Amino acid sequence: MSIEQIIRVKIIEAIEKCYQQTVDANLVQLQNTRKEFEGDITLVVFPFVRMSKKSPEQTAAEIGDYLKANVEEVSSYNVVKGFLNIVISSDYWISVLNTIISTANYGITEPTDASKLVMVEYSSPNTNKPLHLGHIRNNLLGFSLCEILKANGNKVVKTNIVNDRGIHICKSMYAWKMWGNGETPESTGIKGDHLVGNYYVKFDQEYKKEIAALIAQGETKENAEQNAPSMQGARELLLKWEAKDAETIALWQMMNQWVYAGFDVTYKALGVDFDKIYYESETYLYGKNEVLRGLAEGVFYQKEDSSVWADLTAEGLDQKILLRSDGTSVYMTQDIGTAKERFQDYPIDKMVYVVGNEQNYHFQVLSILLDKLGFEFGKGLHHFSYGMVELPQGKMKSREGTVVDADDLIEEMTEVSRKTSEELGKLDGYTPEQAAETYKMIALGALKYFILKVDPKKNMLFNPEESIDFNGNTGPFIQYTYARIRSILRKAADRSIAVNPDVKVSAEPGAKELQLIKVISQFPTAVNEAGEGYSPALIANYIYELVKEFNQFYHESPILAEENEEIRNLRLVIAETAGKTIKTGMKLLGIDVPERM
RNA sequence: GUCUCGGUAGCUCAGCUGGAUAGAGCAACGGCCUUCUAAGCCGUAGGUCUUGGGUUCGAAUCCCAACCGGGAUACCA
Repeated sequence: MSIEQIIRVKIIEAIEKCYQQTVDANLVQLQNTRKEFEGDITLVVFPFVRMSKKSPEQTAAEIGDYLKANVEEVSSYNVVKGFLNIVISSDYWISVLNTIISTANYGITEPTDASKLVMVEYSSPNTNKPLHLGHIRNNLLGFSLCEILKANGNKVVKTNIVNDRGIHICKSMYAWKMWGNGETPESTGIKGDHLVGNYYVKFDQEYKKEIAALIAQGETKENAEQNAPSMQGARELLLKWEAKDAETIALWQMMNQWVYAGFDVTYKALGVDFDKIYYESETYLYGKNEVLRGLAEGVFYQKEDSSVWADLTAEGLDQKILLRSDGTSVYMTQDIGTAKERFQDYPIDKMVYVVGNEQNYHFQVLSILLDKLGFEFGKGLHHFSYGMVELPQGKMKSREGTVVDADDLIEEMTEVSRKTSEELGKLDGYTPEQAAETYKMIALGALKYFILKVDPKKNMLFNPEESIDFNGNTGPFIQYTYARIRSILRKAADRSIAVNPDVKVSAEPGAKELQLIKVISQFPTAVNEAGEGYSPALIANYIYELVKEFNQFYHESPILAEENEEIRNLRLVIAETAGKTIKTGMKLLGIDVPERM
């Protein structure tokens, strides 16, 4: 039981004893005491003055007296207006510190066989172009969310649905056949996903030229778009693909393999991975059966043109198409099939989709449709919806060339990281390989933290020129603090100053030490809240608060030069605990921390 | 039109189950490297929390309305 829980229970008890009133636990508003006042936990007493029929100050004093007399951990209290500031004894904080330092995996709950199984879908790329900044936000949020869910004691299956079929990939295939001259990633040295992406762009360019030419010949815009040779070629490939034409399938497989190889490199650089990958080419037909079953059971209805629809007006929504008039599947149909497939493959307790907020409506409808089809899991789907990444000039548009490519971005940031590190000359003792690894760690730390620290549901602005900084509230700042803590501990070891976790800390901590211990002790709460709120940003904000606190401490309080052995030991233990917390927290964000930088 | 999400310092963002004087970073200005790493620390300046009502001891936070912006909205994914 945390100290806050103990206090809460005792306050309820106090009010029962003093005023003979029963209070609901959520009326007890506890908060961390503001720094300018003395105390650790503050109770807002206004809700209780009605019960005491006394002034706020008097009520606070009475509750305070009761707590001091009946709660071992409460050493004193003070009252400011209607706020009861409760002082927790330093013995208690020391015991917390001793517990943390001697617990192997504090705050982290390891999953067991009885744990809930959460499946998280994230990434979900198309195979016609490389990953860009929008995918980066998705991947980072998805991966971090999985880590947080695991830390909260869930079993997690990370999954990715690859949109590997459809007209988009046929466009790239057509362009490669027409203008590719047999180019491969090997022959050109171009990363596979970029090569395929180049042909997608090539297609668009040629297509536009053809349309312009046709319009110049007097065709209408609509006709031109329909009849342009390249579009016809792409459609023909799609038909051949669906007819399982051997040559087309072979080309499709070859080009998709290029893309997968390219994606793997990017995923690896980002440090994300998956336990199970679904391919739309393998699942896209399943949903159709479900829709037809729903039609047969009268859940859905059919129009004269033989398209199939769901009527969602009872739910306050519109009509939703599920099968086109030609009988082919739409996006929704596929997602129904994929969901069913997944729940057959795994004993899923909770399904989470990490998908952008432009699809909020889609997932609202998906949930209802699955429920209508009789799947119990339908209502429990969770759409982890996140906002878009915008550039200073507005939305990213691939056709206008305003996308920020994931690989380019990582490379540029690594370069900036290298330059900065070299100027500062802090890795001089490292081998080139060790140094390169650290540059990359710092670059990725900057990128990941920058994206993860903002509230997922909000749109965010990304300015490639200015946004990514290495100073201030950034990943590198946190990494830097960690590296310094490690440095302190190394030097302590060199000087044979023992940091023995088994030796219990006994010194009387000062205000600064207490402040740090308090922040550190709140780590499990932060992990828990981040899991409930599905928000890596909560973790990021917590770590930043801790790191900032530690830096101030570090500047004011000598550790190695401290004469008093007990205080030195206390501070070393605090440093070690802070480092441990930072590293564990950063792991939840998927960010590595270097031993030195 | 309807639904939905947002609007907090010049910029990027915290804070939102109602609580004390609204916080950080960047940018600007001024200090601090013979001490454990200056990717740091300290200080100055910067706010009608879009606007107007309401709820109450108390509102950036909850409710209503307006304005501005993003997104979705029957055969793209």
